[in-house]
Amino acid sequence: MNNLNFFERVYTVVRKIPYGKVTTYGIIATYLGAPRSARMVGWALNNSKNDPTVPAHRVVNRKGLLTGKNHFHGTNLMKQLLENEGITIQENCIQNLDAYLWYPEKTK
DNA sequence: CGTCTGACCTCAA
DNA sequence: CTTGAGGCCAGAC
Repeated sequence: MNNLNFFERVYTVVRKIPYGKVTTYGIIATYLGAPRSARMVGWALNNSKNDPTVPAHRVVNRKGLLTGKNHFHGTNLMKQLLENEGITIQENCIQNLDAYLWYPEKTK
């Protein structure tokens, strides 16, 4: 199960995010077994630029704030994508995040 | 080689 | 409840 690197594990989880759903770094980090290493998840997504298959726009921080928006394209594309999926966003903040929150499947 | 920063989170006072 | 500090890994200077 831990044959894959932390980065690959993050990619796998993020790729499994269904349409119209979002997740947070803490959830992913905790799921991977590193609740305090949420930072590394951000680094992984930073590397995810090499992997367009990873919907990083569906990954936000604990507050639902589009922290990575600045790193995406430098524009409101991230917000547009999320809104396109039916997610309500205001001032780069996901509204009703609890309703859109998605947790990874525990494939043991 | 040493230091700081970085898509953050969680615990403690 | 609010504010502060710690922690994790890796890359850049």
